[in-house]
Amino acid sequence: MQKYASHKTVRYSRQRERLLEVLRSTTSHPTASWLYDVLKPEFPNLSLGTVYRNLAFLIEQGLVKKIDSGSTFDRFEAKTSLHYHLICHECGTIIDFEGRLFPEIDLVISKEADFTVEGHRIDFFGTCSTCRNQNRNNS
Amino acid sequence: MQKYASHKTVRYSRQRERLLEVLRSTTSHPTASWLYDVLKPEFPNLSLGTVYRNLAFLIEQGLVKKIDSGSTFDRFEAKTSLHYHLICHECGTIIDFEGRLFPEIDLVISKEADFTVEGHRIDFFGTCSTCRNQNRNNS
DNA sequence: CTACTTGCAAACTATTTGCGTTACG
DNA sequence: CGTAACGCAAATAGTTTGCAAGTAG
Repeated sequence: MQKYASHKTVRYSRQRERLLEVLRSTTSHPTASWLYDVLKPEFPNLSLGTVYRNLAFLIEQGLVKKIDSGSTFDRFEAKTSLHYHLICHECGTIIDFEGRLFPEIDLVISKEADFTVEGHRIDFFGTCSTCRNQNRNNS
Repeated sequence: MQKYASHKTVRYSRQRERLLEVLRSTTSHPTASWLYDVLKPEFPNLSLGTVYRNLAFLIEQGLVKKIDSGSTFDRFEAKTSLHYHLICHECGTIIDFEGRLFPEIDLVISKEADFTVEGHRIDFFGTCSTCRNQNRNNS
């Protein structure tokens, strides 16, 4: 959507730096409010607005990705390497799956459809092992 | 999430029937408000609440799927056959791509990860041909 | 000093829900 | 008739935004 790069100079802020650090140090695909809760003790005046603004900024920089988990709220991740998501529809957990199933998938689509593919996402829906075992015990 | 089937008797309604018909007769992956606008002339008292309630109902019946297009609003489709989505990040259009690239993909994941896969979605992001041509003409 | 970033609170918007009414079976 | 589904309007909730104050460079 954004066609022309803005000429704003990027300025350092401790909030933004820590946000990215926290996001990079977890595999839990956090929500905005989880990040807020985690950083709040460190920045007593932190506001959710700042969290959202920095997430938007980091997404624009390509350092963070927004994940749609099917819920009403967004999740975020700082992992840049290619991977897929296993989304448990019982507990909402998202598990990363490393591995490139079909390396040339973007090229195949670009060629077959009249569409310039720049990226893709593959999400699997189902039941994680924890929930599966719980179901077994409850029946 | 819903563990036990409810014993409610499903009752016919013209609004619901027409909603599904409209959804089936288009390839445009409509939003709730688009469906509302289309049906409003036919049902002058139609409310968005009814549209949303029926969409939720039809989703539960497995007749309709909710699509996350990366926007702030949801899109819906009544197509049940397996297909992928090509999502243009310039105009927001969603194009269906028929074709099963990797038939056993669910099984592969189920086996490699400790996760019971029940389905998946594959979305490609990029630029549709219309936007690509427009960009060419504007530069 | 300049202007980017923050904190706060109000605004926004897609979606959901409570409740009284309509109408299917 | 009983109750599912509707219409209306208010509520919800995640996210965005305007503005004054703080702060990096």
